Amino acid sequence: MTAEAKTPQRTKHRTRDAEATKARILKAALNEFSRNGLGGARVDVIAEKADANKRMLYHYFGSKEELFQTVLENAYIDIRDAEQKLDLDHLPPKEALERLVRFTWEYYLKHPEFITLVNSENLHRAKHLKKSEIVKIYSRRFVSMVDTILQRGVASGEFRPGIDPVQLNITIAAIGYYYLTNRFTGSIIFERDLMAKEALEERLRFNIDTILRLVSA
Amino acid sequence: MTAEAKTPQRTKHRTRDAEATKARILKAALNEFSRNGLGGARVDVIAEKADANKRMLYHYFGSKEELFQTVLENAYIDIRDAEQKLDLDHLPPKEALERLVRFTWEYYLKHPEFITLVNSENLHRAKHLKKSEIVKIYSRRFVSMVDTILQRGVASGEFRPGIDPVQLNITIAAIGYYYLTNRFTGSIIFERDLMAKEALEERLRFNIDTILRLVSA
Amino acid sequence: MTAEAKTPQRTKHRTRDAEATKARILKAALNEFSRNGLGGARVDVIAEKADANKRMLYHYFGSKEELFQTVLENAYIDIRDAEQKLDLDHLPPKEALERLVRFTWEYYLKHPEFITLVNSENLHRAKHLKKSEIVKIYSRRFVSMVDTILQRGVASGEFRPGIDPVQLNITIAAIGYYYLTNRFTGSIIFERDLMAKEALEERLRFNIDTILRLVSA
Amino acid sequence: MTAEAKTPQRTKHRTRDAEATKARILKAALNEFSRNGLGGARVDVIAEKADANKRMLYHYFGSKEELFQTVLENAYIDIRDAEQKLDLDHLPPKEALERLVRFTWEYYLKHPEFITLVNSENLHRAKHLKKSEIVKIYSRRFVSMVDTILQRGVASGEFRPGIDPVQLNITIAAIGYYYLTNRFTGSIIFERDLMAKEALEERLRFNIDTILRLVSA
DNA sequence: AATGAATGAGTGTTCATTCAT
DNA sequence: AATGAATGAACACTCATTCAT
Repeated sequence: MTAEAKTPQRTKHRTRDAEATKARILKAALNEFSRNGLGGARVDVIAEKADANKRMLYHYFGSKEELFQTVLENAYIDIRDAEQKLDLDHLPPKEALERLVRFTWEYYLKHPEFITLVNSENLHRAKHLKKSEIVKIYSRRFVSMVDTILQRGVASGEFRPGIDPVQLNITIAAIGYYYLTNRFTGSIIFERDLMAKEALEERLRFNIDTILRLVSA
Repeated sequence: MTAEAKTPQRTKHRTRDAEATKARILKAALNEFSRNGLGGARVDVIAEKADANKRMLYHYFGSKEELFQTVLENAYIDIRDAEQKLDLDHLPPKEALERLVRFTWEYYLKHPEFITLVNSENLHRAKHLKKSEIVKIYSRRFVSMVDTILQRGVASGEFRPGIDPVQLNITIAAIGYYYLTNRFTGSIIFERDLMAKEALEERLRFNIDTILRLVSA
Repeated sequence: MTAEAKTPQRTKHRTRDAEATKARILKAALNEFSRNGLGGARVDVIAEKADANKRMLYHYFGSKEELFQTVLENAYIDIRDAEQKLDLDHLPPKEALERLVRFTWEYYLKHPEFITLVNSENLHRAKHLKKSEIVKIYSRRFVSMVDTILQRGVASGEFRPGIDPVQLNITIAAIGYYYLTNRFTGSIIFERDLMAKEALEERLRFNIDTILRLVSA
Repeated sequence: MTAEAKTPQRTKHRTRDAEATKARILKAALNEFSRNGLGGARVDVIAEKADANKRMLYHYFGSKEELFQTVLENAYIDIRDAEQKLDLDHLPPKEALERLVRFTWEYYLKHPEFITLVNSENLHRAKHLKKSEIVKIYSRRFVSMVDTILQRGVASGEFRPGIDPVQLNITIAAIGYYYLTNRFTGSIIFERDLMAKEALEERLRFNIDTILRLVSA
């Protein structure tokens, strides 16, 4: 971050603005993509929200799709980073698992953009994620993290053996993700406000219970 | 303007074509909407796939959105109808529940359109489903079906009491739906082909196990 | 009107229905054309308003434009017929002229369709009227009617000589027609409700005065 | 976003093209709208005539209707501006009035678009003019101009008192406007070429005569 | 005589992207 | 680095008219 030592003052200013512009564009794009999906998002709207010129968007990101890919990558990196910070290895297995379920639920709740982004990407058969090497690396770390918890639980006798960490991972995500991504149709089908404060708390309890029953010896 | 005037069995000739055209349009629309979502679907493509004139589409369905609503409604009616036909009330509770989990999974597998349709509808905050009275009626029947199974299970001592049938319903759907809707990103993240025959069978076993552990006394 | 003497009973029925259908179509077309002009009128709307099948419209009138021509012809015949019925030849010249001004004004007021139809026809450079022989015949009678009044007025010493009956005709029409056809923009420009009862009465008085001052010796 | 930012005389380069494009679109739109009315006008044709991209039309004017409104507003401003430039206050009342009648006639002759535009707007019940504040301001100035002439004429004893300037205004417009807007049907009805040079001159003389007789003491 | 299903050419409008400065 | 004008292909939707019965 000692840019001034390397570059003349004029350049420094330009660089700082450039980074800020990129950041504003990314933020606006995340918002627009998550609201309307890749297809429904409008480049003009992103540029306007970012208070940037449309041309800049193309200058920095190449195209709408490449911008989407960057936004998607960042979203995956964000959640994986947050998961790593949970520091589950220092907790007893049961607590670690409960904490992960809770974290997953709360992350989805705080970041509904993540869910819409992933849905959009699956509508497009993951063509953008396929190109992202970094996401794969982060993902491996995540799976091994859950695997470690499982192994510790089996060793302590709390968890039953033979549980596939991938299946468990998927199920932990599923029971939160599905509830939230389908909150609109769900609220109609089940004739209750799935997003009411108490409903959310009840769901979290139900999910923790589901996972613990699933793994317990 | 009555329904019988539109589909009388006698006056085959005049109406047969109309009904056939409507059916072709609906089929093509289901295909196109599920492939590309509401926003990404193209009216021209639907008409072409249906081997019908675009004008007919508007004649019968009013607009792209109304067509989507009809398609969506039909999709919900189809799954609810199929569920009713399972005749779970004559099975022992455990078997009934297992059968429901299996059915849900297999229905999603056979009807990936249903999943994409629901995702699309949630992206639009369920604005179309809100207008559909019939779907609400069908949904109530479905929830009470699961509730009956739970009650029978509690009575027989196999299931523990106090399980919310809505939460259970959501979880049964979630663990299948999430796996399949995110099969593209999932296959990358977890570096395995989630759609391989064996993977699918394994997931079904895992899901049945999850649900039975969740409800068992 | 002794159709039954000429045609067998079965035919009579058909004829009566046919005439009724034609009449309903013409009425509906007059309404729709005068509301929206030739270009803005919708064939579907005409058929619906007439409670007739669209095909009938084409069967009887050939095309939208030919239908418009018929409607227009009828409109001209109607006003010319009404003018002839005024029987102005038996009134003193001044009274005859006043009565004509009054009649013209009131006819336009009662038949706003006539005005819109004529405007529409002029937008199309009178291409439909050109084809109508009958309108020309009726028009001649009308001009000579006004000419007779003028001549009688000159003979009696009330009117000054040398007034062109065509110019007078045009002016009589103009001062009523313009006021009414431009009633919407006029009400804005002059910031008063030109269609209020009193405004209409005032305008009629003003117009009669204008014409009498114009011709008086 | 300020007006001076859009048309600065210095920064010619960037804005000149934009302003020129806007001007070309407006000119083409005036032409197309006056030829075919609002409904009959084609956006494609306007863009083509303007040698501009259709997208620009929407960029600058929002929609076909908003473009129409701008064209209409400009037309009203143009005629009101021209009227103000007549400088009638420095002429004797009679001459001022004659000059106004002559001007009105000649303006309509030179600007047949104005007439068609106004007709189109009245077909749409003045919905666009209603929104235009500027036109109302200009109109007030116009009415008071005629009022001043009348008052001066009454004061000099040339004109009779009690003439409503609005009625006079309407009549001055009417006797020219009607003749010209209905020149196509009129030429058929009266079986004479209303647009022949001599016919036009005769009509102007007739109109001046009509107005002077109307106001003279 | 009457019907309603069907059509192709168009209608206003919007889009992601590029050009000139 | 940044801008705003410009584009062409596509978009949902509509029209007057004809076909099959």
